[in-house]
Amino acid sequence: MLEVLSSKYTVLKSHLQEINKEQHKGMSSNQRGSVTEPITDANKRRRLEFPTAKKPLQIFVRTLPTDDSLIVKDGYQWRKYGQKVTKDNASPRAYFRCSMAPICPAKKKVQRCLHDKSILVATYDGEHNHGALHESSSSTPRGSSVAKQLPSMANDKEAMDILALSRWSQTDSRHIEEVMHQDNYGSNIKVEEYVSSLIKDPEFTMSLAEAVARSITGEIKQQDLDLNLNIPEE
DNA sequence: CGAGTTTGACCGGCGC
DNA sequence: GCGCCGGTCAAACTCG
Repeated sequence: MLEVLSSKYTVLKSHLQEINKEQHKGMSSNQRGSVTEPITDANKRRRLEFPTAKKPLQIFVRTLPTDDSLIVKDGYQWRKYGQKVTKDNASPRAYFRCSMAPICPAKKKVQRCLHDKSILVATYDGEHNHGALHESSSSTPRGSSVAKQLPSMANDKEAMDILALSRWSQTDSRHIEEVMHQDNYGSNIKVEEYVSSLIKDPEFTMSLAEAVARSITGEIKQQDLDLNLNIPEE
């Protein structure tokens, strides 16, 4: 797995360098990832007891086609408190609260992607007010205790694939849906554009590296990432 | 019996 | 004011 990861990283890195060279030659359009949302929007929420200053974090997770659960393994333990079918998406949206701390304000919504039902879109609201992530916990099904969970995502037979991990805005999530919905002809160009924009985002790079590292060892800390990962800035 | 899920009811913001 | 809609509540239920 390490070898595969390493080789893919090398390919991606070289591809990134090529793209950066081309882009440095001339254009500064499409500043993706710089979309600013009014903070007041989040603070308006009636029952929001703890203000959330940052825009929501969105994670896209690929699941097995046969897997119809709305479980996103992200290292935290979540308790489901509601489910709704929304107007814009026939798939039900599940609402989760963090259950690792008694008054943790963190919440998340999980819903299947409109265009690809094998992809789960998890939207996070609020920040955890407790430090340690639990390596193996998740939005666990009923009756499953933490001790029953597998020691790391790498061993998880549900074989979920983190597609991307970044602080995407609503605009970005719509964009990726548009990209996914393209037919094969010409879609590669759009995908490359989008990948290049993601790679240029340092938050995305760090988040992705962290997620991959955690999936392998479950033990790598942020400081280790800062020290060991040499992320190209050009 | 406790912890977690399900699901219909309820609440409040928002647009018309 | 009214209706729609997303988010939340809470009683009933399930499971270990």
